[in-house]
Amino acid sequence: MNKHNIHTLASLAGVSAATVSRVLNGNPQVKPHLKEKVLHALEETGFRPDPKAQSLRAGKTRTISVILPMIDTDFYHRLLHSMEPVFDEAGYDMALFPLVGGFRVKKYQDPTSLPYHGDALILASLDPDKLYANHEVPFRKPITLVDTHHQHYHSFSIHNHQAGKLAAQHLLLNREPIVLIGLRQDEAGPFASPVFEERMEGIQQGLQEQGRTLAGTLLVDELGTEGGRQAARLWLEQHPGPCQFLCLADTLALGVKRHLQERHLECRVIGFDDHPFAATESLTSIKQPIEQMGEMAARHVIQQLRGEVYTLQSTVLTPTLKIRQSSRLWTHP
Amino acid sequence: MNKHNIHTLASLAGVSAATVSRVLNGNPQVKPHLKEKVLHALEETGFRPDPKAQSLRAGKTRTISVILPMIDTDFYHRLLHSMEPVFDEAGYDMALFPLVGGFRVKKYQDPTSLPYHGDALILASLDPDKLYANHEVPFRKPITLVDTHHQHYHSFSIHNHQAGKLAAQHLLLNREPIVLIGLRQDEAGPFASPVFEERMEGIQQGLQEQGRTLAGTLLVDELGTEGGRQAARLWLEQHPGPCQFLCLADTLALGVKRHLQERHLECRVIGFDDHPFAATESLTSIKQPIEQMGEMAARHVIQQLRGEVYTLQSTVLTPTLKIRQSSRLWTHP
DNA sequence: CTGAAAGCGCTTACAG
DNA sequence: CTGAAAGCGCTTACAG
Repeated sequence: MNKHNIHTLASLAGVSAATVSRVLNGNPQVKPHLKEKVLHALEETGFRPDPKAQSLRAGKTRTISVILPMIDTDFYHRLLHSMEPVFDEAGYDMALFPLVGGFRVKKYQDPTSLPYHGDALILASLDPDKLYANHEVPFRKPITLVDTHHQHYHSFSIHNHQAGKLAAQHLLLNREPIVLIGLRQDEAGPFASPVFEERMEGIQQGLQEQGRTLAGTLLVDELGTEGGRQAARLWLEQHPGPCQFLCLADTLALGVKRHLQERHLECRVIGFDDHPFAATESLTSIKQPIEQMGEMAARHVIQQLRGEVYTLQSTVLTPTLKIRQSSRLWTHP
Repeated sequence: MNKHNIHTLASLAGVSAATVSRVLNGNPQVKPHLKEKVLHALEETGFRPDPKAQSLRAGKTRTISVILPMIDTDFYHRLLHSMEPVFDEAGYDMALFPLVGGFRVKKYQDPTSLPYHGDALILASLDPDKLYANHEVPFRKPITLVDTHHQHYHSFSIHNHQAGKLAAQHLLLNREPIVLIGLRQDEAGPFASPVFEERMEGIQQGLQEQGRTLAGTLLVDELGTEGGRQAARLWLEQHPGPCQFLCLADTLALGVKRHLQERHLECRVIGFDDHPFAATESLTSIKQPIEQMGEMAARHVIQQLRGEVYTLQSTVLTPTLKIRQSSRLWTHP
């Protein structure tokens, strides 16, 4: 590429750097003949001003960075889609930094890296303490957590403990044994989200209050349909007879349902997230106010940017239970 | 937040800005007692250096920006996942700028905006001529197109024309009328990807070469299963009897298949993309070398950053046909 | 080992 | 209307 800056270009055009800058920024009071010269030099060289210098000067980038674990799940689509219009309306852009495969973790320790060029930072589902070795986000602009919480940061999250409890309480209405299908997680890893752990705690508490316990727990490595299917098969091979599968994600629940359908078995199933397919597949699920959470968080960030936030704010939203056919005993089509 | 810079902090600590900078960057030859003072002031004020200034000075950000239409489809997941390891290995981060809903288009005209802070830019599926009013990307660093092409830019794309032709030729083996299900697109809009148009052209050419024509064309507004289902219903209500549905996306094809299953009808269906569900649903589909495309593009960007690219390069990859049950006439389970 | 100064590439008062 | 200069917030030779 070219190695010009605004000064070399200015001398090339026979004007001052200030004039080049004015032309670049569409300042209307540049005399036509000078403007002409600048435009010509611009054309000639293909010169482009350095955006880093421009926004250093301006003191802002009109962009909000979002660091999130991944982008290929329904949860994050819904979250991002709910934040986007708020940012847009306020004149901000959104930059996404997914931690695909955990590669990035070390890079985001570097305060120079692009996420921190934004005017504000959103950390979704990530625990700052685990993400940052030194226990501090290397960023001096507004920081907001979504789908996690931490005492030092603004946060918007879902009451996962209550979600778990709701699910347990629902199944406790029936006498069949309750089998949990959960996710195997690396607790120490930077990804480790407290979500599943908190749901578990809620489930345990719900059970305890009724003097019940889990008949069994199966952990899968991935939140896919296949995992649910396998887990259900494994369990039922060793423990035939009706039971209730409490799945920590709808994808798992769907896998379980598929297995039951194939084998013409009758068991109850319940999932978490109220994924779009939960409705069409008649899966009982814990519905999370994802859009509401995203929108509130986004509004809060904008308020922070406007200097309208004066106290540390931590908002917890309440999940609800969507009862559908899968937690009744179904009959086959 | 604090309104400090490195100089105010320096005087607060009783040292020079240079020393503060050295401490900030872990320079080992700062005497302990000075380092102490600086660390103390840092602690006191919570000061963080401005990353924009730091990378202005450094001249780089070690980040590659990707502007893409959306992030919630299998196509982009596969594309991004194939680029990521290449960037990571070369020490670069990836920043995602999805054009969710087209909001951003105007913002990306602004050369100051965050995408252009990256060291290189990837434009996925977008036509620079439509995206940028002035027909020029406001960026002086390396630019690479993926899943589109343009004579002025490096590009890695799939031979969509050939993909269309392959699909048509496959169906031409049978005598049943061919019905196309495509996407209604705003041709002028910034999103308008040439992909569908090119597939159409290939299909038309394939048909022409055999002296055949389409029995009908149905356009849907969204690439979802529901659209395919509706389209199939609409067509079959008015034209009962076997036909062949040529769907411009697998999601559409899946919808068609669902409708056929529900009604116990027998028609052939073929889709595009070889979506993961195509295999499990036995859908014949045009398979695109997405991962290969992503990986090649990523490698090329890295080469450009290393100054190892000397000529404009345009790579076109060839799709293949995956024949499965859906383009034979199936029998019901 | 440390500081004053120059400079990264811009923009914007300030004179003229 | 235009230019020289100061400054955005850093870092890094260069002296000392």
